[in-house]
Amino acid sequence: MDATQLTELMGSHDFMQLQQQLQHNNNNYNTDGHNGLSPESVERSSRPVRRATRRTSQLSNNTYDLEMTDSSSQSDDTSGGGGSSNGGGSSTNNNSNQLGCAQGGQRPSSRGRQQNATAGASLTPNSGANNNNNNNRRRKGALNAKERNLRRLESNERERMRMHSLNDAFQSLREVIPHVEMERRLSKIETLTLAKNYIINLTHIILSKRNEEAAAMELNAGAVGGVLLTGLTAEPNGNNGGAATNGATNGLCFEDALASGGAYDCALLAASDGSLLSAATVAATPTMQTLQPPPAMHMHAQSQVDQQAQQHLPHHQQLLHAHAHLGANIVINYFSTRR
DNA sequence: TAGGCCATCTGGTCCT
DNA sequence: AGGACCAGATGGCCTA
Repeated sequence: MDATQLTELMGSHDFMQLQQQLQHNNNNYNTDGHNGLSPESVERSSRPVRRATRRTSQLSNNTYDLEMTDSSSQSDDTSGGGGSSNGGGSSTNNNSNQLGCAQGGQRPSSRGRQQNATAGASLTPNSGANNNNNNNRRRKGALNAKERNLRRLESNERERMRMHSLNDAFQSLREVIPHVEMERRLSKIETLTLAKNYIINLTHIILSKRNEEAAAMELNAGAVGGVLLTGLTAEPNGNNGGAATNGATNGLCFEDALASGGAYDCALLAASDGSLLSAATVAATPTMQTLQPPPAMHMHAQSQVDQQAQQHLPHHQQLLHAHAHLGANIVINYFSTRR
């Protein structure tokens, strides 16, 4: 699908087609336990093919010599960094290794621990981090080379597994984000961007609905009740990224939050788009829990609901309508921010 | 050929 | 102490 087709699709509001595209994407992206791609998509997109082979070849090509006794030749010197024994990154001299390590030591800690004063001087290969690690080096030096190599291999394996699980999570995310099929699968950054837009739009729609309901309630002096979004409660806390209430976890999936009856911190979501939301927390009610169709449903329902008839539909179908628009919106948003 | 994206290795840092 | 997490470094593959 090219940009022209996308534009036409958005203009015609042919959400059935969009839904079909979504389903097609999901079929192609179903995980197979390795690269998460079906054979046909592998054939169509070169990137997944490479991933499928890389994931196993790295293991089989691992030439780590467990009997090696000279640790320096295998880059497991604790004073260095960036070295590699196989298909990964490999440095050809120790100076570059040490420099790379020193730069790594300078990066701000993401977990709040104070940087050691000497770390700032560690750009010099023989100072800073190297001196700080004297004790570690001695301690590790007490292990024999075989043991160290084994530890390194185990560590590599764990890291590989960790990254695989992360990639699996990305794949799961791709499968639930409505998007127009492209010739290749979504990259990680594209997936995150779409997910962010999707969440923001969902939040926006729900809050808009809620505002409409509130306005209607005011006009009717509370005569209307028992509708879909009356259970939503906005609780501005004046704190961007502040803690969600009702035991919710920041960063919780929106639908998960709704399904679990928890609360969702909208301020956290809107942090990158301050213009969007003022309300901070949306709490879900049991009413909401029963009205969470799978993503595919959003598009399907929309394709059968025209603007006129919608006014006579129950509120939950109106929400579906809104979700269908959302599918188009996030695509438009994505492409408008992407290029 | 440059640039994008990715998988992997690696050592430092933090947490349990 | 061991594992998880993180980010830098590197090379492979692909596309424009």
